[in-house]
Amino acid sequence: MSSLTDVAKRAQVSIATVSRVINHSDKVVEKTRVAVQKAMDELGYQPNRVARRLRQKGGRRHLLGLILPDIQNPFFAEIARGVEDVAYANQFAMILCISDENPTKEAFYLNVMQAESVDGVILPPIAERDAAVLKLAQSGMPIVTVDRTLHGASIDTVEVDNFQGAYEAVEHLIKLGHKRIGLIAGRANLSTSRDRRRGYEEALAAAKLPVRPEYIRVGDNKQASGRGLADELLSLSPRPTALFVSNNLMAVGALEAIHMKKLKVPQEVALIGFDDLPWAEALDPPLTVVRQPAYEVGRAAAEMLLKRLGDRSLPAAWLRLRPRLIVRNSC
Amino acid sequence: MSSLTDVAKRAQVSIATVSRVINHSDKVVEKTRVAVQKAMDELGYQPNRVARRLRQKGGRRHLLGLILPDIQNPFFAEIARGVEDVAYANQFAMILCISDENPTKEAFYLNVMQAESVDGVILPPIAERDAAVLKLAQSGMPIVTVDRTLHGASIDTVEVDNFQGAYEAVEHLIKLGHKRIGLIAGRANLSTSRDRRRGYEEALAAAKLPVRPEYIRVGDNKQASGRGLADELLSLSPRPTALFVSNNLMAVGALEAIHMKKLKVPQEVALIGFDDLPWAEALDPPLTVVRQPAYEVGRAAAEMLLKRLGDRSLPAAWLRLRPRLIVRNSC
DNA sequence: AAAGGCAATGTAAAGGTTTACATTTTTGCG
DNA sequence: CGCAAAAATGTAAACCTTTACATTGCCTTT
Repeated sequence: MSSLTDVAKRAQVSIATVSRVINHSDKVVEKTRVAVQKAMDELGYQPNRVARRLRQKGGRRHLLGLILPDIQNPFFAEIARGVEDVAYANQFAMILCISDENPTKEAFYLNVMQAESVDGVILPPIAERDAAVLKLAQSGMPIVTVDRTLHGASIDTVEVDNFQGAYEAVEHLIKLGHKRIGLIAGRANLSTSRDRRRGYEEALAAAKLPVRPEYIRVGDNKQASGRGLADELLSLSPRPTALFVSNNLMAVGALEAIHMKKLKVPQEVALIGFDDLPWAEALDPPLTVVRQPAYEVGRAAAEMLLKRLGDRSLPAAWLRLRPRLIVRNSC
Repeated sequence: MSSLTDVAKRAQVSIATVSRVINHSDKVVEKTRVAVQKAMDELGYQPNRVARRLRQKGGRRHLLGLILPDIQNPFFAEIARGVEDVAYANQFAMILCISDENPTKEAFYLNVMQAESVDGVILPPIAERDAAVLKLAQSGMPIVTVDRTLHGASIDTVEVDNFQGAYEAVEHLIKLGHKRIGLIAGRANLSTSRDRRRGYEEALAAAKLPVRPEYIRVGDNKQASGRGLADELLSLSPRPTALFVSNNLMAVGALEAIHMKKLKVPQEVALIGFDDLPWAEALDPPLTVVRQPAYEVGRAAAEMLLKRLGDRSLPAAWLRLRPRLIVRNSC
């Protein structure tokens, strides 16, 4: 790897001039610019991003961090895709870490972000009160929370109207005549879980239907827990005639449980999941879902972060995107 | 952010001593070690990974790069998971980039890897002859190719026995009595596509069945192309009675096409896909697949990389894992 | 008690940039 | 042509580590 010094020698200029050429500073006359460019090309020079980042003040280090709870969840993968597209378009590289919904791991990676001097971090916080994230934010690191919101600080946020999505889904079930609607809710300390649950409850209330605690189970957003909890709910009598499942993986799990019990969907039990899946059409039956615009969430978050890097003094932005009910054949 | 200097001042020692404490060098007496540790705790000191990486020679920078063609493909997501687990266990951070099967993007990210001074890179090369990857390898960067193999250099590799997997799948179809078996193959310049195709052809040949070019279509590994090509194949007459699809997303696409044509699976057309899916059970019908041990691939690759960082002079390692046919209801 | 040896600690350079400030070159104008 | 101002370029410090080498201080040995 050749360095600034090598280029400078070859072009017979000082390293400052080379640096200026690289950074498209205007203060360099055409002739030298060309000479330096030539030297760089001949040497195949690539600026060392590490050295650059060490020196450079925040905002222009061209590196952002993304911490996701689970890369195998298509919802988060889609967010990653959105972030990446914006990052790439702006010549940013992205450090992606997987927190596994594990506070220790999240804390470790937040430290890495700081120690790596990333320009900013995008993440869905692992809990509504997430001290580690708050601490990092306090230290001045630009942070954008996505999907889930954070309590206790005003931070740039992109979220989806979870209440609305859940409300519409349950309302749809009610319109179809369902009166006993089960809920498989997500992890309790997440804003999304709370909002979706509220949507469920209020939709029932609006239709003057009772909210029965025995029809509500709380899962951990994993497929296995969806399977187990759906199995429990469907073993009750009277059995719920419909299930609203608060996340995509648990919805797939619920579907598996339904198949194992050999129940007919939607005749014997209807099902609506939260989050779309690229293969929702190919499921048995094609799954009705509340589709979150995950790609847009990622895009918007990345754009929000870039905007903040441009001007730290901006007030905290808050974007709430609308989900959409996609009716297929599971209800 | 406090620095070495701050800690040194507070502990009344030199920065060298602090550095030695951090790096667990033995040359520091217990009393000072404790004092330094105290100062670090009080200041909440975190070593600056950037500065450290700038100074440190290769192999101990605790950063590795992973470049994946498509993070939304569950197969690659699972690989990422395997890599991440090993990385985390060894206190490595991981830069994940998405090449989108796009050579320009891949080249860009390979440059980033070099410019970021990562210790090594794990990736499935975008093509069998991938000049950009070869160049980086030549420059001395430790590289482990996964899934797909690379032509023209001896590089650490973890792959799956694609030939074997495809052979078994097609053999299985033949045993079930199928004589007209269609193939939806993957992108032509990938080793995986070639090997799987060869498995298909040889399994047919072994059963003395003809390899008919009109039953073979080449896709781009995306869902849409699987759908389109399956549609084409199923419009032929005589129509193939079984399809072997060379990747997971295309298999889902094929399933969609089959549903659209209202064909019964497996009675009217049987289907086997390559790569398992976490929700394969919930598909209509549950999909028979050749399961690749993707998580293991990731793990093994990361371990291989770490081993190489420990000793650069090791001969190139080559690991070939076995896939497994998982029979469900689609054939 | 002096000298030698060894362990602990300190000093300073190096790694590749960016950038404030200093210096040189060019330009414009009388 | 000469001078001032502006533009271009250069010098050196700073960013935060690690580490080779130098120094200090203590213990052992004779």
